[in-house]
Amino acid sequence: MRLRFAPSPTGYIHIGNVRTAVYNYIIAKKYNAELILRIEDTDKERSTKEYETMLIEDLKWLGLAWAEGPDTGGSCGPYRQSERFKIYKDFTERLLQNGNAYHCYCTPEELEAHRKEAAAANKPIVYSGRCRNLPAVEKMKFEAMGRKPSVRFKLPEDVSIEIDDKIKGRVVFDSENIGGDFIIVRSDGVPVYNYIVVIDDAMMKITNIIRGEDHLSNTPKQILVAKALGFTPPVYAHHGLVLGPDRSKLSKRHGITSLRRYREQGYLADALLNYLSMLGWASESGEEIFSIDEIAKQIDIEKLSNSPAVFDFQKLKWMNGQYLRKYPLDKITDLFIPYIKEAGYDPNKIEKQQLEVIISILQKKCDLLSEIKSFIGIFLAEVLEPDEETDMLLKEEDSKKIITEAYEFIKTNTADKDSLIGALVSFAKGRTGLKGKKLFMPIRGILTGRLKGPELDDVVPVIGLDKSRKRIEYMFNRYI
RNA sequence: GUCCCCGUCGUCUAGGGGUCUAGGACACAGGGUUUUCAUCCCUGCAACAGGGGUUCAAAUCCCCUCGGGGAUGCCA
Repeated sequence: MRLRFAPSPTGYIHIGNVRTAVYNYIIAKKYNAELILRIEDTDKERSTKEYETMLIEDLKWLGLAWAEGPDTGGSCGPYRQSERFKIYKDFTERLLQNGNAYHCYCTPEELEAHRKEAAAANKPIVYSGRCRNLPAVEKMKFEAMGRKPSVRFKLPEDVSIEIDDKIKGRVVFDSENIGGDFIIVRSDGVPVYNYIVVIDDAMMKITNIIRGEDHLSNTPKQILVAKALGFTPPVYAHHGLVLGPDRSKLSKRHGITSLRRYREQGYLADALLNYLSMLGWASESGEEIFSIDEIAKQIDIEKLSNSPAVFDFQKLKWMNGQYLRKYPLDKITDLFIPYIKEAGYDPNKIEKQQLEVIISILQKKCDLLSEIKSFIGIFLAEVLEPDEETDMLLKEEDSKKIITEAYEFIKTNTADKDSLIGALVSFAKGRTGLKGKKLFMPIRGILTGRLKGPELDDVVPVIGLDKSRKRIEYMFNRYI
C-alpha cells in the first residue's frame, strides 16, 4: 500500500489540507504503508520555493513524516511536478499520436465568451469541441496567426464512469456531463493538474488516494486519462470538507486557517493532530483525547466522515488545554520560553528551578502557550498596572478598605514569604469583616493587577516579601 | 443553470430496522470544591430537515421536496 499527500506551495498550508495530510499519515501508519509527499507546483503564478520550504517545515513540526518526498528523496522521484515535465511530455506525445488528445486553438477569451453565453442561456457549460476535428488548413491558419495551441483530452462518448469510493460508496458520472474535452496541456506547454496527477500517481505506484471531496467531480476525468494511458486507477476515498461556522468552506474570514498561525498562537502539535483526526471521526469508546498511535489503531478509511464538518475553534482550544496541562514540566518549559521572550522577559536571567516553579503554576492556567504572556508579568515584573476591570474593582469602597489594611499590615508584618498571604488575608478579614469574593478579589488585584490568574497561595511565595510589599505600597499610593 | 456529494442537540459525533424516554464531547446554564477567577466534580438544557411509502416495527431501507456544500478554470 502506498499513499500520498500532494499539496501545492501557494501559501501557508491550510488547516483543511492539513487534515487530509493527517488522515493519510494515520492510515499509512496503521497499515505500515509508505507515505509520499509530492509538491504540485505547476501553477507558476502562485507557487514559490519559500512556501514549499515552510510547508515541509510546518508538516514536520506537526509530527508528520513521509518515506519519499522532495526533501527525503526516493526511487520514484523527482517529487516536484515542476521537475517532471519531460515525463509528462512523453505521455502527451503518446496521447496525441493515438488520437486520445488533440490541439486546440481556441483562445481563453473565446472560451470565456462561450461560457458566459451558456450561463446566460441557463445551459450546462460544455466545451464545444470546435477544434476536435479541425482541418489541416484551419490549423495552418491559426498557426500563421501565431496562436499557440493547448492540448485537449478527447472525451469518449456515451460512457459512464463508476467510482467505488471507500467513503462515498458507488458514485457514477456520465461522460456527457463532465464538461466536454478538457485541457491537459496549456498553450505555454505546462501540463495541467487533472492530467499529471494521474501520471504521477501511476508512476509513483500510489495504491490509495485519500483527499477532500472537492476532488470528487474531478475523479471521472482522472479515471478516463488513466484508462487512455493504460494505468489502473487507484482506490479512492473522498472525505468531507472542513467548513466555517456559516457552513461554507473554511476560509480566512472565519478565523485562523493556516497551520503556521496555529503554531504561532501556541497550539500544540499533539493537540492539533488529535483534534483534526477527531473532526470527522469518533472512537468506539467515545473518548476523545488520544495519542496518534492509538488513533491509528482505531481509525479506518471507511470510518472517516462522509459529511462536511464545521471547525470548532473553541473545542480545539479546550483540547489544547488538556494537552498543555498534561505535559511534563521540562518539555512544557521549553515550549513556553519563546512566549516569555515575546512578553519582553529574558528567561535566561531566571534561575532554572525558579522558572520551573513559575511554569508549573502557570501551566494550570493556560489553554494556549501564548496565554502565558499575560500572566508572566505577575511573577517577573516589579509592580503591575491594574487592568481595566481590576481598576474598577479597586476603586470601590470595600476594596479601598482592604488596600488600607494591607498597607497597615506590611508596616508591622513579621510573616515570612510562605506565610505572608495567609497572614495578610486573615488580617484584612479581621479588620474589615469582609470575606469570600469581596475579600479575595481586591487582594488579588493589589498583588497581581488582575482579577484572573494563578493561585495567590502559589504566587506570593515565589514573588517574595519585597515585591509583595512594593505592590501593596504602589496600590496604596494609587488609590488611597 | 447543470452534474456530484451531504443532511441526528448550537458544534463534532455515536447509532445502520425493535435494546432510542436517541448516548458522549465542546459550548451554554445551575450547583459543589477552591476563604477568589480558573481548573476539577455533579446536574440541567438541547437533535433524528419535511412529506410520502415499505414493514407488526423506521433516526436506521426506498422515493420526492427542501436545505447545505462541492465541481463546472489554459487553479490545485
